[in-house]
Amino acid sequence: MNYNFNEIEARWQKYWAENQTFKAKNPGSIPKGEELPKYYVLDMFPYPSGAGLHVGHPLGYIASDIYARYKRHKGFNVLHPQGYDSFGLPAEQYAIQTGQHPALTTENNIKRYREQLDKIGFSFDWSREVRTSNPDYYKWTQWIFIQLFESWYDYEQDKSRAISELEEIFSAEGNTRVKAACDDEVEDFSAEEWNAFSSEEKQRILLKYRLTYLAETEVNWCPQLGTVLANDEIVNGVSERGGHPVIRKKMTQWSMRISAFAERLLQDLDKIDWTESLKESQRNWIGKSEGAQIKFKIQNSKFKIPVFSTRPDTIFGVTFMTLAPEHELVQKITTPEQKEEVEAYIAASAKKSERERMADVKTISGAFTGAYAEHPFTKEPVPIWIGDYVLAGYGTGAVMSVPCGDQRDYDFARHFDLPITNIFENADISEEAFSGKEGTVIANSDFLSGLEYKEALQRVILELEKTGHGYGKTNYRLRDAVFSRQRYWGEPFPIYYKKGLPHPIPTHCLPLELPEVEKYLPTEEGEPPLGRAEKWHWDEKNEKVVAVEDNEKPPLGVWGLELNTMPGWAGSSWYLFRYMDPHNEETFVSKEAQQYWENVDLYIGGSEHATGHLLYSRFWTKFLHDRGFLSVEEPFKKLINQGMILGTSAFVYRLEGENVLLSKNLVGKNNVQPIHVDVSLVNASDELDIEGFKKWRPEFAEAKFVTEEDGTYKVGREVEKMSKSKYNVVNPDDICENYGADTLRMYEMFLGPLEQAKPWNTAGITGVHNFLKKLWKLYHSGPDGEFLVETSHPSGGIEGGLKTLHKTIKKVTEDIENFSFNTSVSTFMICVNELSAQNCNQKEVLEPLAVLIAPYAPHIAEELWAKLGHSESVVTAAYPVYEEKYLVESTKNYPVSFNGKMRFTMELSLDLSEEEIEKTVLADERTKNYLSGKTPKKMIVVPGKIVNIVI
RNA sequence: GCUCGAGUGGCGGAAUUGGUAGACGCGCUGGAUUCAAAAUCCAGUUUCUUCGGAAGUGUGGGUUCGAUUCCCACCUCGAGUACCA
Repeated sequence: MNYNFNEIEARWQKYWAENQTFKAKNPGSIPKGEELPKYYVLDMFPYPSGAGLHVGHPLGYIASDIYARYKRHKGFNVLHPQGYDSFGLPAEQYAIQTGQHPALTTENNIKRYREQLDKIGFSFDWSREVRTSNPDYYKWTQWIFIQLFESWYDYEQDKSRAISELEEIFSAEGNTRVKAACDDEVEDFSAEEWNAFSSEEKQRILLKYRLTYLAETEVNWCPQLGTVLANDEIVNGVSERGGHPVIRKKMTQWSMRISAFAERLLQDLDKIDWTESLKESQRNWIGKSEGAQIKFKIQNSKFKIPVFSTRPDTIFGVTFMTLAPEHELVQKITTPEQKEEVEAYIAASAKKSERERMADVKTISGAFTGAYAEHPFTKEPVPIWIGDYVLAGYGTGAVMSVPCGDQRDYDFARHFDLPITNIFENADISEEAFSGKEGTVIANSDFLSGLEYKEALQRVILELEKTGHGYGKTNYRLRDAVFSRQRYWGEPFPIYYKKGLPHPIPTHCLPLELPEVEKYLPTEEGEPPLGRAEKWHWDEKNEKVVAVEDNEKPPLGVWGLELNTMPGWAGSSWYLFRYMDPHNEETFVSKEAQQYWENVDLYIGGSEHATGHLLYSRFWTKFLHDRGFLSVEEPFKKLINQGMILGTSAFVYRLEGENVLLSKNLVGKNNVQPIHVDVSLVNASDELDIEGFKKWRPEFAEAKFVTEEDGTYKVGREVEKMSKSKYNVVNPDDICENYGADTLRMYEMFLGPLEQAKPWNTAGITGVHNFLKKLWKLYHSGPDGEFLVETSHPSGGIEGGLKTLHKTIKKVTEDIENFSFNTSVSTFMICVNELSAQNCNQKEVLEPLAVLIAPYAPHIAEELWAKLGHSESVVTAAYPVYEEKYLVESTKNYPVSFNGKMRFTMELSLDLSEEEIEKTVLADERTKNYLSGKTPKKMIVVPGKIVNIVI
């Protein structure tokens, strides 16, 4: 009987589906006395793209599946769900091109994904599947949005609170004592003033405090996509998707006040088990810097310029100030004589795209405004310049320039011949600025002279606060996140506009379903696609969506709904909680279910989400925690980033301008153009199937193929990202068909460390496949290869097998705990080789082995488990525990060396003490020979390891 | 530039509280089986070698009886980030 993986795998997949083997139990449905500790293993859910899965996609899923299955064997109630992040741009773009509804294409893609995933034998609990584009799901995304709308951030208590509580505070004491995250330009008002405001005025003010608010923001506008992009959706100045250019544009947008959470997002990184590199990129992204905010008064003017500096101790080194060209005060302070120059400069830098400005770091440019500020301490005039090395978006958009201490200020001063004052003791600033901190002594600085950096820092902040010129401040790079997208295929905002003010629709009316539109493009007036929806007004009284004709004025009580939709990260920021209670219609997750499952114990996914999804998800979790909806403050306890599996592309080389293709080794110095070849047309020895190639690319049907001496045409190879357009995609279905899902799973793990990027190479798969065949043979040792496992064993015939088994249990268990799945596959191979060599087919050995191997190769394990006479699935079998007694070795080869030089090895008993080992070694003939009568100065003995003799 | 990570055979990679470097797999070589092939099994496979050995984990130093592992400097590659005041 051969190892017929196709038949076995299909049969067991059917069994698992029919028996709902992997269904996780929620607390209510767990019988008394059967409670198990919980464990939640989650994958980053996929966006179902039209291209289907390639072998790179399942890598993380296989790893998490191994861990989930392992935890089940270990006696945990495991939640291991899967779903789809099904809102997104590709489906929409496809819809624009073909007119097909994105819901339809998404549905088809999901079907295909599911088929592919099922073939690999994952232990997902599909009864909990979520789709972000499903109204039952996005109902709660909208609900959370409303909660954010109804909340504000209190720095005093350091948490989000209900907006109604803020209203109470305002009406009792005004806003002067409230420490809230809000727009900078909110003006102070008293309780009396507040109570006298009209309700519209009140709403207008409250909007500035809400955790999601409308603001006129300069956004990244992509004309081709017709939408706004977040900073992290832009790579190198072009859109991440499509690579279209991006320009700056002012728009009214919904924003998320994530900046209020900056400090907590930073501090709590210490509480979670993520890789240091990932934490580091979040720290960088949050970008905390401590310093002082200092106000500079402008001479002969009522204006003041606030600046932020991390080095307020260098304030006496200020010789000029620089504002970003976009700074709002520039227009107001520029003197008539300088107006022309300044405006020319502003126009020039506005023309430069963000990209050009970034690329052009070296060029120093700027203009003098003609205005002077007053130094807060010396009262000396400080000339005010503008320069595009100062960014409008960071800090206050203005800096106090200290050329002696900052290289950019130094370069700027040199370029425009501005004075440079040295305020550091013993620092040479003739060539470049001095940026040393620790131990630096300040000089030439009035009350700061003679103080060390740290002392000066404290002193100057004290002095600034005393004189009212400034205060100590912490600045963050983290910006509020723009939350509006001018797209169709996303969650509609549950918001309508009444007299220009946003109002949430009542939560009992949710979901606000995505309306139908004829086209998925923005309207002719430049409104988002939802502007095309016929029924897209809110009837306040009847609480329903109604249609209003284009040229008609809406009737009384009917208001226009928000036309934007939410970004991709809205649905993915909280999905982990929905899996806990996916069918609940009363709430997004019941308290009971959430408190049982808490949060994700193990999260596996790509590191590309470091500053997007993973940060937003932490933000929403903290918010929902503050408002009492969640018991946890962090979504993911432990996080592992799986590395990408790369493709190995193949190339043919076309002689420039001719229809001649040269084999790889004949290219030499010829001018050739490499052309991608579909990898399925190339065999393991890099030989091209020429006829197949001609059929595939008919334009080369007449081409001349110049082959190697042996008559073969060899292709060139290169490792690249796996992608359809590079024709290097390897499909997991084909691998499952030819080798089986178990082979695929083990081979993906065997390729290398989980977190490392590695190229796919189908050729190596035979090693793993042979291993599984050998494993099969261990259990099928009957005369004609039929199933045969000894239930009893001849005397003395099992000792070796048990040793091998327990060694394997120990190593594999350790490897799984450390996520070193690659080495555990090697351990299995050694185990099976040793058992084969010992002809060991006793049940005591093979039965635990089947359980041990089940997380990696679940189908074959189930088959063997059933043949061993078990009626229950192997999934519920207890994980074997190793016994020390089988691991003890009685003797070991000790390397014996003299003065560090290895000379020979000795077989020594492990029971011996250090002294006994010394004696035995010294008594050995070879030692005596080497010492030739001399007494060793010192002997180093490490029991079980080495003996070193120093002469 | 800064931050983090990594450099080991023809290839993927293994080994770190410092202790026989190259496990395991691929590939390759030889053999068995076969009319032949596939499949399977067995043996070998870091390099050099005068067959005694010697060298060897990116380079150069250091600590140590002993370093792939620890320390210093440099080189290369990868990831993230970028005029952050």
